[in-house]
Amino acid sequence: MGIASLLPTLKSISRHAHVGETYAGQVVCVDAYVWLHRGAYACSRELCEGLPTRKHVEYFLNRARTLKRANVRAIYVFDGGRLPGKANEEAQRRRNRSEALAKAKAHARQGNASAANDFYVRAVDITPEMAREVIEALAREGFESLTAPYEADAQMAYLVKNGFVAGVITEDSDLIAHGCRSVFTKMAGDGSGIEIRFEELGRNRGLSFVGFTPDMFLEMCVLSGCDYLPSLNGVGVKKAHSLIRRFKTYNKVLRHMKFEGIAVPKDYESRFVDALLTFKYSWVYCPQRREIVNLNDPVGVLDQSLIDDLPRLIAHSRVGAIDERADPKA
DNA sequence: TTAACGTCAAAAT
DNA sequence: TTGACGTTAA
Repeated sequence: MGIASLLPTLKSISRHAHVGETYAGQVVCVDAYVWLHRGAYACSRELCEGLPTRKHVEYFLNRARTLKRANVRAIYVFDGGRLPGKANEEAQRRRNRSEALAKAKAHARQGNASAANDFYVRAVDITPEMAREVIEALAREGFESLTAPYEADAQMAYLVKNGFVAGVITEDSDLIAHGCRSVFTKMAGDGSGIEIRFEELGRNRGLSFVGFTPDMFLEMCVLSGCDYLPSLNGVGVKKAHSLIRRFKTYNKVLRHMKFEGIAVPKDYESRFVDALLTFKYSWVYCPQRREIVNLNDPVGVLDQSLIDDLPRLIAHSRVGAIDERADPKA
């Protein structure tokens, strides 16, 4: 998901590259979520039926070995809580999966393996146990992994911002919204993919980001619609861009819209602030201090009363239980 | 011109 | 299920 159509917007500064050429001798972090899913496709039937398989683990290890061969040291970052979304969305997904599983089994009974497989792939669930299997397999080969207290996105953004890693390998455009120096997407099995550098933004053709600060860019992203807040009707990346270019801050954008009599839901502003806070102050693990910290330091930036509220504000924006692996005390 | 909408293909073997 | 792309509607 992430920010809708942000990647196509940045096509002119997207560079075809190879992880080796891009990161050789450096450390990067990898969004484990995608590889976990792709690996599961290779053996969705076995996973659904509870049959023994290690294909998904092997898939992940192969990717990890590709990075190693390219002389890239990687930290594999896993999501903490059970993945995003409201409880009812999660329940709906569970229902969809079990329906798909029923259909898969029906096709399998009739001997139609390929039809069955179409439904098995829709029925696979990525469980914490699968993540643990992969983490253990990685460790056995000397690969490092890290489970984020909440979301991997924020965790990876922290690692880049503080110089722990040089870049992020992911499919998620949110990392660009976070202002990551280097984001590597669409990595194939051979290590080829596309790199986007934040400092190239000023050279983008089409939408111009000349004069944009990282905050302006982030606010544009939230305005255009993100995982935490859908956009207003008729607002996409283009509209959000022209509004921020003209008014510089979301505050002034919203004031302008009110002035123009554009219909804005009553709670939009407060939800916008929550979304921004979630982007900027999510909880992450600091490998140096060995404790949970905010992605950005709120001290001196936010009012103390707001800082005191962060645990509540950020915890409710993504409801997800933190499993025991993510507990700093464990 | 831009966003919304619908269709299509890829994911891994 | 998601992202990419072409078409349509405002």
